[in-house]
Amino acid sequence: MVDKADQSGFFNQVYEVVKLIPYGRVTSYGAVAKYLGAAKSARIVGYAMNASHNLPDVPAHRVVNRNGLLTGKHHFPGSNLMQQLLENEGVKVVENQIQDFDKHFWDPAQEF
DNA sequence: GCCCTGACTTCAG
DNA sequence: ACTGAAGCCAGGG
Repeated sequence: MVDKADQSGFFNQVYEVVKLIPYGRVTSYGAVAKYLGAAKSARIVGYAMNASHNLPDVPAHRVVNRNGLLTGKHHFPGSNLMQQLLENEGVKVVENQIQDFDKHFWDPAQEF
C-alpha cells in the first residue's frame, strides 16, 4: 500500500508543486523540474501531468511549456477546456498561447 | 523481462 | 542566431 504522501517519487514531487500554484497563475514544466533539482527532467513533469488526471487537486491546466504555449491542451477533454479554465482564472489565452505569460508566470522557488 | 514512447528543456555544433 | 541531438523517470506493450 503506497502512501499518497510518498515523496520518494518524482511524480509526487511535481504534484506537490503544481498543487501549490496559486489562482490565476501559471508555471512551466522546466520551472518545476528545475525546482526539484532536475532541469533535464522537464519531460517527466509533463508525463506526471498525464498521470495527474487521476488526482483531485492537480491543476495541470496551469502548467504550460516554456513558451507559454498550451502544449498539453490536446490532452484535456473537449477541445479548448484548458484554455477556458485559464481564461476563467483571468489568464488571457490566444491561439493556445498565454498572453503576458511573464506576468502570470509563477515560480515555485519564488514562494519558497 | 526488454524496448519504446512521452504534456519539455538545455547543451553543443 | 539557428538547427540537431541528448537527457531525464515512469508506464505500457
